[in-house]
Amino acid sequence: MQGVARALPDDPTPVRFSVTDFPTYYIYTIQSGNLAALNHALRPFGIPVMFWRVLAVLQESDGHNISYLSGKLAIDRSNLSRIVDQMARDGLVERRTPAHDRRNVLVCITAAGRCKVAEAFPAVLRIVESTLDGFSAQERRTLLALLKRMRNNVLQQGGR
Amino acid sequence: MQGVARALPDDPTPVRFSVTDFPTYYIYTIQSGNLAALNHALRPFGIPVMFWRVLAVLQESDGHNISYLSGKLAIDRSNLSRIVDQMARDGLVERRTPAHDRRNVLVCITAAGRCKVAEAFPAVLRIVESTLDGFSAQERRTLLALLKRMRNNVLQQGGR
DNA sequence: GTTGATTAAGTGAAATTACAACCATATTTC
DNA sequence: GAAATATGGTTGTAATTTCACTTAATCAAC
Repeated sequence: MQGVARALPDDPTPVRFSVTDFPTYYIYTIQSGNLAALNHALRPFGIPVMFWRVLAVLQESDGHNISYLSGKLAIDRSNLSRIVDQMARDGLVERRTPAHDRRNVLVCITAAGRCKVAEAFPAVLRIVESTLDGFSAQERRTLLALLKRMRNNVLQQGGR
Repeated sequence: MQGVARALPDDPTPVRFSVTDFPTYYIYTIQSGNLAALNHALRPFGIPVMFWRVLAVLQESDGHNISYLSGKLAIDRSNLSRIVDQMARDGLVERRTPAHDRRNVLVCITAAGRCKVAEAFPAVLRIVESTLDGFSAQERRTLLALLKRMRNNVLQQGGR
């Protein structure tokens, strides 16, 4: 890691580094800004970002349980449980308990949910694409590949 | 963007895409997992991640006002104001009001604050480095450069 | 089958966050 | 220099998030 000095015994400022040398600094600010932008873009459609994220997963592959979605979306189970409450109240998803294991709750997207996805998709895509302004196709692939590896490393950390 | 189909007039599932095609999906999960891991790693030192992030900026360049730090760290001003409250109570920083503009509050790191940074730095570095496990020096540089550009794009969005 | 361990979802409560409104000070305009 | 505007920080408050705990159901062992 560049720009990092180790502590010296008689150094009054024993550590000195620059936050801008660490990818995680950028990850934080990108995430924060993007979340705010997305929330703003979704306001006309009446759904918070977390609703969108759940719907985005379900439109691709439906009927997963809370634990799976919690892992996939990095949302705490208890939090997600309440989010699904609200989404069910709004008619965007349905809870279904499979007969063979009645502990499970499968979250299923409704027609209204799919409709909402189709409705909001262009606005979301506009925001998401704008974060990649000026990126070539090759650069996008590179970024995606590096982020996937980084995510795998973070999941290894097992900090949840 | 690969894997994205446009809506068709008579299509019952008008939009279909994969969250894993979007960098922002990974950004979210990386950020979430890393934050949890950092919080856990910092527990022995008695400071939450937000304290660390403020200290990390100040150890490099001291005496900034709340608004500057708010932008740099992507923390809401009101939130940061209360964080600085707590940090001041813990003796990690001091508030100083410059005579020439008494609206301003300059946040200054204390000796105890610098000490805390030095103390916690190895643990934080371990976490942050682990997110880049298996990355070559060249890959790190590439990732950092791409993230910087992405961040600039997000700031352009101006969603705050 | 009954006991004990495990897994999944949900609840409660404290902490954090976001957003609006506010106060104090500084700057601009007339 | 008085009034209007802008800026920086703080406060109030509702919504969200986190984390420990609880409940319900399944699985494993005996």
